[in-house]
Amino acid sequence: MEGTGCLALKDLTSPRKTRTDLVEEADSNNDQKASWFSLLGFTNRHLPFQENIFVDCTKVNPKTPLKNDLMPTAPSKQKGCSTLETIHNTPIKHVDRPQADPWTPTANLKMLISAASPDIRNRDMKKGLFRPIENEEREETSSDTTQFDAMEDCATDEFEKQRPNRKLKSLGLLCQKFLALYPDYPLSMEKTRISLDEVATNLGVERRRIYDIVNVLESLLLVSRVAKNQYCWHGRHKLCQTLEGLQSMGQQQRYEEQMAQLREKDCKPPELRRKEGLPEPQEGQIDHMDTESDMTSGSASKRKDKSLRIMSQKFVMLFLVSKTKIVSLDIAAKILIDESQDAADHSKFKTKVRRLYDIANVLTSLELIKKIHVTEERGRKPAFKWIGPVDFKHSSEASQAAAAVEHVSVVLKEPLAPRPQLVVSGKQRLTRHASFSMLPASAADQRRISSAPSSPQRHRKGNDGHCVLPTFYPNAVKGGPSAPSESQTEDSHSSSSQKQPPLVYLQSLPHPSVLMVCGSSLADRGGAAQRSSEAHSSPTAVSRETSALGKRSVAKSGLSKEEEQTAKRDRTAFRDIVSLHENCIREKNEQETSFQNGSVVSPALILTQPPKGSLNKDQANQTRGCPETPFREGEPGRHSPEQLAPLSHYLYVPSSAGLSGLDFFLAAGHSPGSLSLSPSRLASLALQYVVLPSSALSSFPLIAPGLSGTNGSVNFRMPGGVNPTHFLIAPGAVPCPRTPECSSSPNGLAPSPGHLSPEQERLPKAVKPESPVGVGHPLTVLTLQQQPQTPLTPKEVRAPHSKTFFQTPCTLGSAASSSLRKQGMRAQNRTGSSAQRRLEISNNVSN
DNA sequence: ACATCCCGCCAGACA
DNA sequence: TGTCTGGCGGGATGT
Repeated sequence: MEGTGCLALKDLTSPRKTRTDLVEEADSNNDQKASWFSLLGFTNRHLPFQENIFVDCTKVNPKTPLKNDLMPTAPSKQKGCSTLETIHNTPIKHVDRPQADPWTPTANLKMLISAASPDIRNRDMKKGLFRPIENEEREETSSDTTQFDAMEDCATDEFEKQRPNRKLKSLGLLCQKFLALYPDYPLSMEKTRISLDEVATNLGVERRRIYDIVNVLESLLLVSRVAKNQYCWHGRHKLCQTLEGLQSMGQQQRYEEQMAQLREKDCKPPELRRKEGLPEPQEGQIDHMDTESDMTSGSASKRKDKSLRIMSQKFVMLFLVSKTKIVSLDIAAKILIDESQDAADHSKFKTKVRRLYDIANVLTSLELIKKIHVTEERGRKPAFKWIGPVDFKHSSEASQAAAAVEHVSVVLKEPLAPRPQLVVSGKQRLTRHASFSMLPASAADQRRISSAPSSPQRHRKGNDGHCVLPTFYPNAVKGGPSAPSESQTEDSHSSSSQKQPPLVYLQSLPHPSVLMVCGSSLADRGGAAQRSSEAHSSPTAVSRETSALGKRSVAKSGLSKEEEQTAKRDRTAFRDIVSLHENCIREKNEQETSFQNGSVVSPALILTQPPKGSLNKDQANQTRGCPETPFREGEPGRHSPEQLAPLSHYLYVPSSAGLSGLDFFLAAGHSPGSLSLSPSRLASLALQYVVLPSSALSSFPLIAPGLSGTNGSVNFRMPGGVNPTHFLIAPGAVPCPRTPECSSSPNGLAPSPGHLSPEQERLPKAVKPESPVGVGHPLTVLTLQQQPQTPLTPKEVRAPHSKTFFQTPCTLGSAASSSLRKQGMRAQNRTGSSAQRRLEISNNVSN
């Protein structure tokens, strides 16, 4: 495809367009295309429509900077950079990229779109090539190209009108694209590297923009810098822990007092305050305690202190300490900015506000805050409301409990390292620069360690019910979405869980993904949860504490020492249980009492298990003996792992809670690991879900001995169940029969729980579990219903107790992955070639 | 007019 | 010296 140039490079300097126009057209068009497809795991070379705009590379100097050379530049900015040489005086953002691919599709696209004549541009635009979604409506009604030809002139104007606005290029959207590239909750063992260059290229933006994003993400430990131009993606595993630490720090900083002061003073400008003799904000308190500013000295410190990261952390602190969880921009700016120096400098203030917008955009993309307006005497003013995790009390308690087991102490009050990262663990300073010297052993290693799945800190954060509540988010079903309201605490969460169905979000199931839902007794559940929490107080516990913890679990379950060891050795089979562990910890702390009272509604426990067929002996043993297993052999409704079908995934649901209250959200079929979309993100991308009421699953051809099913199918109307089970399966999650391919994943592992995310709480916005059938993807339903009966292993057959299985569709193998991605892509671009989609899905079904 | 924030210059940091 | 990094603010765009 590449190199088959179709466009003549004429009009490269078309006077009809201003530089800004050209650049923006190129950027926006490119951004759109790149983003939408990158969201779906596509690279630019996958874009089918690029063929008509690729150009013969030989016609263009590969080193030619796209914008600067091809477009007239603003003298004020280029400062005489009219030649290539001078242009190269400034950092060349792309030269360090692989020379083997100097002309990435994106680059080609960018330049060519910019350079293309208006005619061609218009033609392409008419074809909807550059309007992924925002112009969907137009696309749907603009298939007649002849009309466009006749209306070319008009179209030109129309194009001008349709030209993507700056919102499409906003940092927030870019951040969303960025976030869509990585799973919110990556697998424990997963080490996702982020190449800034690649990301920038894929997203079609300057690397500078990526810096803005990663800086903020870094401040929340969602990423960490591992090397030059390289970051490591951690996901949200640490988010709550980080937030908790920030909250603690913010309290120390007395930010709340300062905000109150400012509000009290009606946010009078610093100059006014001085004139009126009003006290200055306690900058000193802020600054001297600020993050790592103390740790360093000199200009470097000063510079870093102004960094986006620190500002981001401070900004977040303001929310976390605020009772209203609302922070207006001006107050934030006043507090966060070193007003003692800049107060009188309006331009400085303005600059800082710009930065706050940058930060806010990223935080908004993270769905931690949302933009609002507050009305005051002086009128409406912009503000942001915290919609992220709020209550860390329980998480703290849970963390303490977990820490006692894991011997992991969280350093919340430790001054931040020179790099503005919050120190969440004594061993885990995600620092840079200065930290390199602090950790001479190997900063990179340290970072790797910190990002490693077994990193001690991860579990802890998992205890934050709000944050890492991968499996259960009852409130999400009916409650408010993204907004765990301030009042929404763990307590409320727990209580509500009794009334609302647990929610399970399975983002992208890997090849051998199969889910099994097993019934269990309430009592079991509590015990299981307890054991599970004991055994897996953290993801890392699996690796570090298996010995100690596993012993208890194993002992309780009567497993041999060998099994314990094998479990220890092959803990990876359960790496996906991270979230479960974390949740169990919380549950352990929260529900032990209630469990005894029999009032606990136990959320589903999610285990992942490699297909037995794909396991070696050790693995199989490990699986069987894995202490994580919340099963108690021989108990009614309880199923030991060995009793389970050789599935890569299975869900364990206490029969008391029942399947009646379980929601599955299967995300679109994007490439596992490469992409994982949260439900909310799927929703934002207009991806479709399928909501299957319990009744719809009545014919599900799975053995459901433990449930009152019919004909061996699952009847999700469990005894005592109140709410129907909802299965939401995104378009891509096209089930497939359990073929050998499906059952033999490379590692025999599946990511699901690792991907389970608390974003479920935001789901209600996207899907309506209450409704029998949501935005449907009929095929998914169809396939689901056609899901072949899960083969029973001999152990299953001989299982003394009835069990309830729900085998979810497994994603297709690699061969089908692209197809799934395409499906997902089309799911987003509904106007796309739906015929092909149907065909593909049809094939899947038929297969 | 004000709110937003894109864009890229340019300088410090670093290899 | 070249590149990475990111502070910074002009100025364009949106409301």
